[in-house]
Amino acid sequence: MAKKIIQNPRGTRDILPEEQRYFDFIYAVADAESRRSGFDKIETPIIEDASLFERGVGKDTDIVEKEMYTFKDKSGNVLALRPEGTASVVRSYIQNGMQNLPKPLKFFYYGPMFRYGRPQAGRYRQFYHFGVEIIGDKKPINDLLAMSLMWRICSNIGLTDISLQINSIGCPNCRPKYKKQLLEYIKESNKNICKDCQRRAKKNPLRVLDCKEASCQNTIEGAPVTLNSLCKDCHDHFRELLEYLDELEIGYELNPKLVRGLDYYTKTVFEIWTKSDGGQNSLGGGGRYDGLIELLGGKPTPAVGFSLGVDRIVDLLKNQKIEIPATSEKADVFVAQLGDVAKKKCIRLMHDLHMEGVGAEGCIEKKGISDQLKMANKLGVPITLLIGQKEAFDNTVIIKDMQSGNQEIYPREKVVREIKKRLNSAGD
RNA sequence: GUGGCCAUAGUGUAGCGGUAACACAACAGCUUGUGGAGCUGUUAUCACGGGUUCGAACCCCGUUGGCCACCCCA
Repeated sequence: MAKKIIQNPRGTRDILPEEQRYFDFIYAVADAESRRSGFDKIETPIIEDASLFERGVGKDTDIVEKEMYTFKDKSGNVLALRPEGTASVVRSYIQNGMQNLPKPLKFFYYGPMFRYGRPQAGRYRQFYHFGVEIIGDKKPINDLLAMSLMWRICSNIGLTDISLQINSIGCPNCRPKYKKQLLEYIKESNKNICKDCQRRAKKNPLRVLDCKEASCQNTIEGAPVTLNSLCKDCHDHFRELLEYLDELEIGYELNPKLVRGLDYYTKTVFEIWTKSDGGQNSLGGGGRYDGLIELLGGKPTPAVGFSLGVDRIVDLLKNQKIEIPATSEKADVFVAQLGDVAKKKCIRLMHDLHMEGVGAEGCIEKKGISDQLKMANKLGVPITLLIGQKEAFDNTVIIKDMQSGNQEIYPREKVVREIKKRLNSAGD
């Protein structure tokens, strides 16, 4: 016996069948909803050149500075486990010459992301994103498309008590002006701001706005707001977006304190929040990133996207005890046998059922018929087929209805068709 | 990276210095031609390492892991 049991790395976890149902369900809803809206699936590597994220997400962001899994491979390349998906999709867009495809391009993707941080509720080192990117069109209708898709996915999953938070943080034309205003304001009220915020003020002043400290909240109450210093372009863009949003009946909230932690966002930013307490309240977020593609070496191309934190949605579904549909693909029939000759006949019978698309299970190792029925019962199959020595000799099969307990003897060659008939009529 | 709480069969818990108990699950048997019930039995070097003690699941230190909050974000 091994003395030391190897366990999974901190912040990662095994998603066992019981929990997997939730992930599968969320992916299935999000996948279907996205395709229905004209999005295509794209998959990019989990590892990328580390500089992709340094340039794209921002070298000074916490994500890249402190939380990225960076390592050297055997030939000395500096690679990173992706901390998010957008930079990869943009890289792929540029690299594969998609600049020449008709715009806008609409992609979705899902899979694991990695950030090194202290794990806690709703926060893992390996976590799962479902993300969407719309590339190549600057018009606000695309912001709306992204938001409404995000909203639809969440509500189709069964989430209630959610709200869409939105803001505009301007563009390279108007943001510097705003930053200056904000810094001046902070300077005047410097005493009423927490330590962290004094540090933030230097690195990324916008982040002071979403500090949770009560003292800071008080100070921030009267702070200048990004919306008031938007340039004409940003202002018109945002107003048009709000007009569209009003057409939809989505409960959005204008949140002047909403700021995002990645450098590449411009203009529109948004998040989807749950109102239930406990754990993290942000289920996903996104925004427009008009400068990113150029920054990564492509032609200047506007884009907008979002991602959802799948783990957090799973947690929420569980906490709120929201029912999800049961997994549909499973065995409908159990095949039981008694005796060596019958065992071989059962192997063939199961194979024929499988070839005809019928889900079948059998436990030919078990000796007693009693044990096998016990197993069939646990599996919850509606029908059990039995072949004993007598049936093997007569070339017949017993069809047993598990609910009523009734059994009928059928000739072997008619069994598969009969089973298909029964399962189809039961399914309606 | 910082702080608080925690760690006992597969799961959920009891035991709070005198060498592990309960429920459910699982497995085996009663039962090689019939399941859902029942009964019987089996399943823990008390996370790991060290220390205090005649004696540690229990007290102390360390490690690892978990939860929660900060930070950060999804």
